[in-house]
Amino acid sequence: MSPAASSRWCPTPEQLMILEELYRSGIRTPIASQIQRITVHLSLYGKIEGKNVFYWFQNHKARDRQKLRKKLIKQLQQNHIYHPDRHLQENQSNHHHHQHHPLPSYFNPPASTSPPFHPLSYHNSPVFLPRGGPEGAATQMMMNHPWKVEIPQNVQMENSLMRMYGQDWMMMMMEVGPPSPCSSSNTRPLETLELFPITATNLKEECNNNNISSSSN
Amino acid sequence: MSPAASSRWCPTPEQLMILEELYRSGIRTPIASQIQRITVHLSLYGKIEGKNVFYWFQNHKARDRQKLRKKLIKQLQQNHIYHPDRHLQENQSNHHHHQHHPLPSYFNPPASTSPPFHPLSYHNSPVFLPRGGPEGAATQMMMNHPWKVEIPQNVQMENSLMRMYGQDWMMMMMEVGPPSPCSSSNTRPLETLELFPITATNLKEECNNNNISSSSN
DNA sequence: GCAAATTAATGATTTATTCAAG
DNA sequence: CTTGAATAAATCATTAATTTGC
Repeated sequence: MSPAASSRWCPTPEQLMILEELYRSGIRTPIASQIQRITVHLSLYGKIEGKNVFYWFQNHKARDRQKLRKKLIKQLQQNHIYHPDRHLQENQSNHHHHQHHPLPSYFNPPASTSPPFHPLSYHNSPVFLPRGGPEGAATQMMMNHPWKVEIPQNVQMENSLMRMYGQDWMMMMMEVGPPSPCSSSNTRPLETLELFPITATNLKEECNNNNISSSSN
Repeated sequence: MSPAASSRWCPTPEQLMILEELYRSGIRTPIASQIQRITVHLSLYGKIEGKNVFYWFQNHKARDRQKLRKKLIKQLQQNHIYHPDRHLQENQSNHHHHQHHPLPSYFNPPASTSPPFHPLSYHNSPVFLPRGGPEGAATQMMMNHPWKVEIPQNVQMENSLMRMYGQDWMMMMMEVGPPSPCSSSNTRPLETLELFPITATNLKEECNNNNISSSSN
């Protein structure tokens, strides 16, 4: 029986061990020269091509992340204490708050309010220092509208409300009247959104590595 | 090391999830008051400013449209004529040319070298015939480096060396020499890799992934 | 025991984001 | 605003584990 061609690469145990070792050592996205070298070495243990190595790292990294993601989400949900109970959907209708005019003050930093921030420790985010200048570079898009607004201090209050109501607050943002001069009687009933899909297509986690010597693996 | 300032806003996963949810819920061009509220709420999960929200919706909407356009065009073309050829990804306009990506050499089969193969008998492995065609399919990832490599025959020798030195050879893969065109004379002295794990600080490229704050989402 | 039927893993592709240059 | 490059996310597809009926 001709073993015939397998449609895809099947790593031998040795190859796998080595790849994992490299991964544990910190390699995540090997550059071409690394892929080349790795491929050459691994070819000692079985047929292999550079793309296999490339894909392997891509997949391994991605699936590693995926795992972490799931864990994080779990944690998030716990932190956020939310009850899948009633998701408001009563307001919405057509009573508009006195949605008043546009106030692009949102180009200002959120006042001085320094909320407790993210529930999870996130390796990213912490600082966010605007690189000084380019801030204004943020461009020509609108920037030149006459609106001028300040974020009210009472945001703090809203803040707490948010926590209380869990995610229902999203509705609050949506009821906002006609974003512009149209759609007043639009067809879109603003279907109830399903809160938090958890599908979370992204979460950054990982970065990880560098723990090279963590040995334990 | 100080994550330092990122020159731009890096949405945390939570922020992103919420923004996407709002988008899915119908918000496309939030007015100032909405932006303000959203900003306030999102600031719970990390630093954020109104402009970030503004830009996010701008971009997301634009790219969404773009996406749909492309898909439609694709479908239309497929319906009318169907070539097994590769899917075009560009047309619509008339004056750009997208050249196909040359795929990096490691996507090519390792020359003809057929090494002595795996020492262990494994249920899988035996032949590994590339399925011929789809080979080229792997594409746009990065692949456009001019490198071209063949698996040298002398791997055999290396092989023995590897055995002698145990895993030290792994270091070789990690040192990552100057990948190729770039990095010449730059500020990066390409520090001599300190061998192996420990310190991990070298592993440059690999960890590369946007580490931490560079966001990915 | 052993295969057909299912399911779990994971290799390979495709699609979407992100970022930096024009 | 546009576009190329790089990468990550999502998805497709095949292989190997496993379950199940005989």
